[in-house]
Amino acid sequence: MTPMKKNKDQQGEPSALDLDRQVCHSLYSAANALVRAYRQTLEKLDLTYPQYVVMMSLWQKDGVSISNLSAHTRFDAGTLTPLLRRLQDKRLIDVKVAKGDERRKIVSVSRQGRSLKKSAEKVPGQIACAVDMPAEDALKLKGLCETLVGKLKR
Amino acid sequence: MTPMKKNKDQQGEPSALDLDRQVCHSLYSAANALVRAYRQTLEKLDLTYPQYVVMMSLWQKDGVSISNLSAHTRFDAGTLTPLLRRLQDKRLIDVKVAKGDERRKIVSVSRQGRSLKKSAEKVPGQIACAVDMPAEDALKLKGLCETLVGKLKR
DNA sequence: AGGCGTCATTTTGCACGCAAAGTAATTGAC
DNA sequence: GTCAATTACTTTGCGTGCAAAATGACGCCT
Repeated sequence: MTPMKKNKDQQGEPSALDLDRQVCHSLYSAANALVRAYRQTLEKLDLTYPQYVVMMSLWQKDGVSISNLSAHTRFDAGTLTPLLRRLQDKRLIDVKVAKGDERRKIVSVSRQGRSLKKSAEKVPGQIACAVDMPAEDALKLKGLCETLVGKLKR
Repeated sequence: MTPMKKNKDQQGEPSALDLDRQVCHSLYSAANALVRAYRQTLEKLDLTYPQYVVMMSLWQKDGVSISNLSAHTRFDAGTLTPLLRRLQDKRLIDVKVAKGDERRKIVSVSRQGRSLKKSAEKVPGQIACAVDMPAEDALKLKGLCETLVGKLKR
């Protein structure tokens, strides 16, 4: 019955445009899911995920310019400017004009920012726990992502 | 000389908070880099990456409700509402209230939306070319991302 | 010294991403 | 049948992410 029905909801022939076979969509979804997972953990620290990334970068090495920070975090300058303003409003960082080159600004962790690090130490463990991925897979994933970032360098 | 110098730019002992060993940061960077790569390709179609994802979902199966679309694309409803309005403004989709349940809306691809599909067929190839990743790695990456999404289901 | 190109950062404008609150229609309990 | 809970979607508010334009400082060339 219903011979030659024009199958409107096709799902007909598989296409390169099928969402379910797109690596990019998986990657995009995973990144969003991850940020969502961080949100719960980080709200105790009153940080967003990008702010947390910037703080990690500064905890590792501070007294850096915005362009240094941009290179290390891979956030562009136009993203960093307002983000740093918010971290400054929270008294987590200090920003001062570099002596010798007034274009440059030097960002460093404040006293409060340094004390926040202690609470932040627990974050990676909590996320690792929520994600629950074998170390080997995590490394593989990281490697593939880094390769991808490398290929897509602007 | 400079004995016992308080090493201010430490990089001292490695920490779990070091940016460079965080899988999440790599994933986040990769997703952003991908969207950036898509931007150039997609601007010819006057689509953003999320809009392209929605169109792919609809090309695959249309006549769906917003919550169906939300499940398939993994975008939340609050993201979809304005996004669909923009696709509607571009005359790529039609949205109508479902008969029998006036809360629900049914989204389908318009004539123009269907004709756009032909141009979009070229997109996956162009991205694949820019990314230049062996199929095996791509599959592995997709698998790991899907696992992660699964673990982090809300 | 004056001027011009370059560099670091900021601003602007637009589109998400998402939690939370709001609205309207439907269902379910009684 | 009525009314409260639920469901589907919209709205609001805030923080990115980024291209492009604007701003201000530096540095070199002559």
